[in-house]
Amino acid sequence: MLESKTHEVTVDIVIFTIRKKKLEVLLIQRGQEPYKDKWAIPGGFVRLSENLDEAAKRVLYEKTHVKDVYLEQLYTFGDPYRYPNARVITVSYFALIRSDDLKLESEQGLNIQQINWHSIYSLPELAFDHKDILSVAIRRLRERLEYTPIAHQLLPKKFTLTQLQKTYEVILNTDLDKRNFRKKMISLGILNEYEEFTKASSKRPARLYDFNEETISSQSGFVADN
Amino acid sequence: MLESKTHEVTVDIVIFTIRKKKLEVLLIQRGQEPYKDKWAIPGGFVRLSENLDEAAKRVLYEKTHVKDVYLEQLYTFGDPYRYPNARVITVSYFALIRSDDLKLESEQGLNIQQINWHSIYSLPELAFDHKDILSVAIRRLRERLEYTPIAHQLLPKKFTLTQLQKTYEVILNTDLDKRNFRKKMISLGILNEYEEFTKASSKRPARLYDFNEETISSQSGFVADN
DNA sequence: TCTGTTTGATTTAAATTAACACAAACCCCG
DNA sequence: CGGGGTTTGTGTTAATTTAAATCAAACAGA
Repeated sequence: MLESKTHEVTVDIVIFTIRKKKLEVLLIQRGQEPYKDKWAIPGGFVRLSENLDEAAKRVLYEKTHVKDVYLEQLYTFGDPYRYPNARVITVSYFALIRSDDLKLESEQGLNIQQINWHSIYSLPELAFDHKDILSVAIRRLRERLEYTPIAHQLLPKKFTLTQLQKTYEVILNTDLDKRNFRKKMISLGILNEYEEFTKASSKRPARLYDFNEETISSQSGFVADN
Repeated sequence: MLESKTHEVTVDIVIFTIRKKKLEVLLIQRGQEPYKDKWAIPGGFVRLSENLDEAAKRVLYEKTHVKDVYLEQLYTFGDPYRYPNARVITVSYFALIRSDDLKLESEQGLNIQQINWHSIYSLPELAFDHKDILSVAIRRLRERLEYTPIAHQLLPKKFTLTQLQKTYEVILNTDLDKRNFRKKMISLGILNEYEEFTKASSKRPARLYDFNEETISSQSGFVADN
């Protein structure tokens, strides 16, 4: 039934960003079988010497050359048939990065054709069980957003409340009331307010904020700082 | 560094019950090294032919001979040093069973000395990283209890509101207001009310309830029915 | 200085949560 | 058979949280 005699273990990483006011995910088009030409979540084998978080961090770095990334383990998929002709168990993660931190050099190796952002609302056909992984990831991301200051991983160090709100709206795919949103955020006491304002636009300047340190460090998951 | 050349994959199952008005967990005392005589969460290797949920279900059945059990995947632990002299990655699960469904025949094999319930508040020293696994399990159980009708897994088919409340109190380790609790449960619309009452005690009889079917089947996790 | 666009603030109603006490039902026992 | 002991069952009010809705102020550019 299965050719392999042992389990192989991989990590697959659902990498989210916000781009063009949409929630997008990084996908790689496969250059070889199985699922040649199909798109897949970035992943790689776990080495015997590293733990799972380290493996995720390494794979993420190999694919994106990005550091300081929020990573959180999601769920482990191990159907015997999820990967043809081998028993590959994958531990899935999700990551959040600022899209401008990443220039897609489209590493044209043997195994990879293209690497690109895709809106989660218009996805190509995915390889393996990656659709399931992605759906778990989206659910978890939304859950985290509601209860943790995870959004700061997607924003510049200092940001306006409007930027923050847009981030929430894009991820949750809803509109939020501006006044209530601001009231809520400020009452949470997790933001620092600055005397700096945005400028260089023909609109009223907006005050800048950031998340305070304690808040950030108390969030679950970990930051892959290499 | 590590002797093995491949990953081995196990499932470890945190099995909860309520017994003597306490939240308890099933532990097995190890009969051999490593961690001989220490207590461990029941676990076993994942076979190549089965998926992770099936493995968890099988291991659970082998250890407890109990069917119809709620099982949910928790988290995957894969530190290279978590298991001496081998690379063992474990996918943890938690399970809920009614303690009277289980008679502990204390299977006295080579590997196992004793199998017993332990209050989560007075645990012996645990093998491997099982303390971490258990702490994840407790957190998840409490989280589930707040948002899902998971408690029915620990109760007889029909139960009184007082029994239900005690279940919540034991798991959450808090006292709850009787009137508010009842009001809340009833307003959730997930209970069926019967014209049956408890009897045979020198107190006022209590009305019996159960969870309605749709509610139960919509809960996350799965029921290992064999 | 006028226009266009975005920021920033507050009040009110609705819904949810928290706090709190006593009568009713039953069995047992004298 | 009446009284004591114990557990069930119930409703109101205050406090908090959430939801909804509007308009003046700040700036750049024309």
